[in-house]
Amino acid sequence: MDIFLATRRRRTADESRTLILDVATRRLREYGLEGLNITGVAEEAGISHATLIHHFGSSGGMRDALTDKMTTDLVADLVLAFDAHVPPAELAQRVFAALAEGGHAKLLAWRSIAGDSSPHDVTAVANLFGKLLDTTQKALGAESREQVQMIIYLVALASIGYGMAGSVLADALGMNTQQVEAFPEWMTSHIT
Amino acid sequence: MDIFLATRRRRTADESRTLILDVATRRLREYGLEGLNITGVAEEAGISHATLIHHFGSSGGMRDALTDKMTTDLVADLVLAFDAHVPPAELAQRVFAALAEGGHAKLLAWRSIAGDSSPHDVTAVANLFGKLLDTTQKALGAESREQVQMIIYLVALASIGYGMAGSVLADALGMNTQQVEAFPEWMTSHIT
DNA sequence: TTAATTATTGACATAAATGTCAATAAGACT
DNA sequence: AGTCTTATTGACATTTATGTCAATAATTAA
Repeated sequence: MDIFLATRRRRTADESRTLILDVATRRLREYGLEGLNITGVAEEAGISHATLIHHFGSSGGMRDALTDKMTTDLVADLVLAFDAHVPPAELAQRVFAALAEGGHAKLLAWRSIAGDSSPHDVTAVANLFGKLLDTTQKALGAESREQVQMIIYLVALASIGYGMAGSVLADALGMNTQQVEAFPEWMTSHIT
Repeated sequence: MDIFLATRRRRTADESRTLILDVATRRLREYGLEGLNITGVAEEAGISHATLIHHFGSSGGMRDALTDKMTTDLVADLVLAFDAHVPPAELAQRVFAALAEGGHAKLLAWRSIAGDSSPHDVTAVANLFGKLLDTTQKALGAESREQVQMIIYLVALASIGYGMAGSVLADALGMNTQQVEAFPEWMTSHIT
């Protein structure tokens, strides 16, 4: 008769938190908001749900931490895309790519559809866009500040819409893949 | 001692369904997806949750019916905005207004964030956009079909993004209310 | 080796949401 | 009036999600 003594894996608190948030991110992508219950996340992460509560306090705490992480990732991607030395047209394309990427669009959709419990900090994004405005304005030369704001506003809005409903809308308009892929360049070349 | 004999209100099935979906729509707007539980909807509608299940079969059935209704409303608004006799710039603004309106943007966000159980029919929207393409192309004269598709694609994407994150993004960019309000006209005058 | 910290967990408790069912009754029709 | 359809409901059952707690054990520090 075998006696099986189970051993526990003990991670640092940080390791556990990132493990959990990684699983939650994947589940959000795959199952939508319904995938963000602590029972399911814990099971998929291979831990007990009590452990999850220990690290995040509650189910809402986990979701808050996830939105924080996704926001941080979004800003990081924008920072990465941002380079003062590239021409504004390419800069616009990079911003487009960064915002349109599935996960970020999903974050914004979530924020828009969920009963927003806690208002979030947008100063990081605001600072970033401030720099973006300055650089673009300098690069475009004569354009007024308002003009630059409008341009970036348009690019950003289109990016978000693209990440959210781009493929569905392309279908409805009868556009093929090549056209959709050509869209970012077409847009930036038409509005700057 | 008073004896109170409760009387039931008996609606037609259609009346009950529309009553329930109206309440659900309001609750979606106010509380987000969490507001769409049959218990809460039934309570706010003044009926028992068993009645709600009777009419929609299940909780998911109610949500499916709601997305169907919202999609129908979206198409109806687009049809209303669509008038072959108005100049393309104003047409673009009408499409913008129809898509950017809160409820529709919320529908698209929901579709994007929820675990999409059932693929929905988009032929109605596709037909509508087909007519929109034809009319716009005719009005713009020399433009190629691809060009017209790109233009409408851009307007539609920006509209969706506007309905979803317009105010947040405007804040991040330091735009004031006047600028935001001027945006639709600015956009349509710059891309057509 | 010993002690201290704390991540981990199973068992339990609770709340909330969903679904089932048989009985009731409101309205339509004859 | 009587009959039929079916919308309506309360009570119950079930499932799921969330949260609590005391005990355990992995790791670190002394």
